[in-house]
Amino acid sequence: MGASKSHIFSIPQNELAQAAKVLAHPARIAILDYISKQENCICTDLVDVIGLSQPTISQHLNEIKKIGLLKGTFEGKNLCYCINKEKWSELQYFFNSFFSNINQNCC
Amino acid sequence: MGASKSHIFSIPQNELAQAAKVLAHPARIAILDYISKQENCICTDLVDVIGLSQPTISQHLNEIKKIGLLKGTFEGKNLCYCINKEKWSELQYFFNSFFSNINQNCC
DNA sequence: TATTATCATCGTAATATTGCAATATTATAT
DNA sequence: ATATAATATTGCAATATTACGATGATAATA
Repeated sequence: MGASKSHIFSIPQNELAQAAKVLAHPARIAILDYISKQENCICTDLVDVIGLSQPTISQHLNEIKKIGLLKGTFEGKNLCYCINKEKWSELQYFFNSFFSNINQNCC
Repeated sequence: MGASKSHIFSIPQNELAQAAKVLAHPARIAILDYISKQENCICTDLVDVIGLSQPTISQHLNEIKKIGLLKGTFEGKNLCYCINKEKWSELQYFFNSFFSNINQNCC
């Protein structure tokens, strides 16, 4: 085994889990913290700021890109990543909905 | 390697990442979805509802328990887990703060 | 006490993640 | 065109996660 049985869960459950997975590493939280406070961003900055190697940062950035949380120019030298605010807001809403959805009579 | 270099990140970054890790599996989302809608809960229900084996459900519950998201009686027959509302609200606030913390001038 | 039901733990296999060195690619400057 | 700087990709080792069968522990009930 080892692989998640994602097919037995609903699409919203899988989507929230997948978004959470991107946030499930402190390096990616730190990257998002940093980028969300900048006007723009280049990867070299991140290597210095975060303290992981360039390939590792690049990998983490890729995970973040995959769910559409970043937009900008993704090719060539001196990249400019920014937060994709639409996706950012969507995730904020998803997480907030998840946490709001609780039976107040429980226990 | 393979292990996260958590020591190079801040405590809040690690805490948010750890919370996100708990949410980073659709089974745990499904479990929390279910429990948060019940007055109380026993594990047998979950095995039927979720569709994973009893040991696997038990493991997932343990991950959720570890960060204090559940309270109740944890020993013996006919357990009664409930959401720990204080921790639940705390996580809701943490995630919301993270997403609110964005430079509106970016890009 | 013996049985049964319920949940936890152990052991293990399969897969995923993390991290980096080495290397490749890309864009720009000279 | 060549050199340089910035980022991506590859390959691999170490570790973590996911899942479940087998087994163990506990508590209620016959």
